[in-house]
Amino acid sequence: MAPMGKETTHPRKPELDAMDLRILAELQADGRITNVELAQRVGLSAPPCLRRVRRLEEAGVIRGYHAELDPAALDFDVTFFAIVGLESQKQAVLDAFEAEVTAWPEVRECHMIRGGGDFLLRLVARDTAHENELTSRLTGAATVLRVQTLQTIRTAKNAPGVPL
Amino acid sequence: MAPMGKETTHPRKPELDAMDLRILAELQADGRITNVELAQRVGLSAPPCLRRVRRLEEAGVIRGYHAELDPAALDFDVTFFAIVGLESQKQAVLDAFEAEVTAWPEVRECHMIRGGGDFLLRLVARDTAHENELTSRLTGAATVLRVQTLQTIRTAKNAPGVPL
DNA sequence: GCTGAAAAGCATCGCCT
DNA sequence: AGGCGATGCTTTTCAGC
Repeated sequence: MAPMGKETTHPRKPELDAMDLRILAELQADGRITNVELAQRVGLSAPPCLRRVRRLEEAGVIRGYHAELDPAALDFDVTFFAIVGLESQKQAVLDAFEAEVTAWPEVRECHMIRGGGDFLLRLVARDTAHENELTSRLTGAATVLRVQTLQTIRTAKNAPGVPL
Repeated sequence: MAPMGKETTHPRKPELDAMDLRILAELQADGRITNVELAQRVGLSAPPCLRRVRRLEEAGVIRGYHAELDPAALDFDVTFFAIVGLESQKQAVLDAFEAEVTAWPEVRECHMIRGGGDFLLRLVARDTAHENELTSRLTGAATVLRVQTLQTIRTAKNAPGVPL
């Protein structure tokens, strides 16, 4: 291999000091806080605080900012998870399944599970009929062996990201 | 029943027109966009756009804003889900379990599952040892009958919220 | 890498349509 | 309800430490 410079396009573990962690904790809790308020909370003046935020964004530590919406207010009354078992662990089969379900707008998360050939999905549906339709589409998909659905009836905690 | 006024503290389904949905879609995709840019994108001038955003926030349609962080950059290399079965479906038992696990910082989500006595948790851990410790803590918790862990080895899609 | 000041841009209010 | 104009802050850059 050719010698590699220190800089890669996405350094896996950029050095994060205590100030960075405080900034990240604040932005994870409130992503729309102004930079001056953020600076005050972490004990910095605005310019260096902004520079750190930009650096964290460019390093990929901050992947983006999102409004958290109430699904029920948008007429998505059903949230459910599905554990999907495929009939093969071949890469091509796994990739094809991923490509199919990630294209469905109702599939919000798609995680491959250790152990081979299983996926965990999070889906949203407008009502029970919609949920049934989605489950049927999963069950009927090409390489799917079995589908176990877990419908959430109450979410006691829904914290984003990681503990800081 | 006494006649009820139109205004409740949290109207379940506030009327959302097409402009509101466009605003919500933009803010879900980029929660840190400025109001003027948001207004441009949805085809409004800044003041009415901001008024709508404030109304959506106050109605609870927008629950908050969060930075999305890279868990690996923060030294959380393991994300896993746990399906936890309890030995009873009594409300007191369910509530006690919820109260316990939601207090753990590594538990990021806690969903009660339809069918009785089961929970689905999302947890993050710094490494496999940490994951094992968390699993043991779950297994050993007072009313827990069984724990099935689903470790994610790859996340193909992780979209926030709902499709708009 | 931080501070402080200055310029440009933004949020937000009052009023009008 | 949406738009316009004015005001005060915020963001962002640039010296200087």
